[in-house]
Amino acid sequence: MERVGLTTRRVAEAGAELADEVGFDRVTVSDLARRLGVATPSLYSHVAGSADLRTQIALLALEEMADRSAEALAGRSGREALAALGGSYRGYAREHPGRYAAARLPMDTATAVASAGPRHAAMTRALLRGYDLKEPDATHAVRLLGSLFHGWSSLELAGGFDHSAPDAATSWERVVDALDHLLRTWPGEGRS
Amino acid sequence: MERVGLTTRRVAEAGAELADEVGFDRVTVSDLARRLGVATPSLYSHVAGSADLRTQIALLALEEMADRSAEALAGRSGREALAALGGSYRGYAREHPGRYAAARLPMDTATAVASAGPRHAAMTRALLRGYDLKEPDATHAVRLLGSLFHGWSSLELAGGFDHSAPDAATSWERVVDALDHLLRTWPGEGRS
DNA sequence: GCTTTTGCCTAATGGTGTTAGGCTGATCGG
DNA sequence: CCGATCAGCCTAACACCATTAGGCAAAAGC
Repeated sequence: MERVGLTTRRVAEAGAELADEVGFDRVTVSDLARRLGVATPSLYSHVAGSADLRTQIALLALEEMADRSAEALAGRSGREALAALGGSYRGYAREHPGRYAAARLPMDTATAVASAGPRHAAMTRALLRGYDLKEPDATHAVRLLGSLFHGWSSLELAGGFDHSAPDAATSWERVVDALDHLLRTWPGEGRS
Repeated sequence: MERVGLTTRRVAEAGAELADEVGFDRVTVSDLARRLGVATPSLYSHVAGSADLRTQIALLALEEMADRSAEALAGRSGREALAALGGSYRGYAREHPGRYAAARLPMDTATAVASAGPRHAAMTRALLRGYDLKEPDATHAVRLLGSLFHGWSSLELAGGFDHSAPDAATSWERVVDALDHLLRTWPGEGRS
């Protein structure tokens, strides 16, 4: 038979496209094989199965997001960096909903540390160097920003902001203002 | 045959338990039927299918979470209310991971407005009455809190905070402090 | 008591995930 | 250049899940 020249990477990329089109949770080995013009079992030479396929898509998405964030952050600091990092997540989620969902897939620790995940944490930490936070407050802030960026993209993607004014973009700008303000006036141990 | 006396509600409850045990995305009509001691097609008298089953579980979870939040909020305001509301999400996610995941299921607009979803938004808005926010800042703050609570629970559930100090509970307290501080000093239009 | 409804059943179909094993085009040592 | 090995693809086969159609008998209403 005609060899199509598949590889794990190519399969993951096709899977990512499929995820964006039909939703990550509807990605199916059969459907993917169909799109690649190949019989279903043929994919098993490249991915270990359905679970592995999803993981591969997730790893791809994490890489892409990290690259995108790094580019957005270049040369910026303070509020600009905050807007850039958050915006890169928002944009990625909007443009690639399936991949974005994939990036949230829980994976085992070994895979997670070898993924682009740590790069994301590192970038958030780097961003915080523009503010005056000592440990452990910096860690708290990393977690706060991570949660907020993820939660926001997730809710916006689900259409949670669609049916009330003001629009999501306007709110987003003001939220970035609020975060910038918060990081510059981070409260100490005693209630201020 | 012995009638088991199923109803849509009971099926949803059993589905919720199953979700907590095996994960929401692994809930299957067959498995649920097996647990209920009934043939698979029998469930189709009570739920319209796999998708509907998931929606029913989601609706149940949203109700439970709203009830829990309402109870936690009773008689509290300010930082206490903030900790109570966020804590109720955190606690629910920890105790009922499958149900929590279900609650994030996207649903069509009609179903969403008839769900307990609006109650959640109303409670967050009520909480903000303890702070001095005018529209549209109150809406921005509702969205910020919603995103943060959801994002935090989601990341904590996925184990995102497990492999670094300090522990999640400590960070959480400080994040509540930060949010309380932010809401009390919410920045105006001009950069402060 | 008889009818109607309804809760459950079995049978059957089609789709998905996965394993086993075979064929053939590509690749590489001589 | 040629044979051996390997890799990429295939078909066959099985188990499991979702869903529809149609039947039977317990429960509920007149």
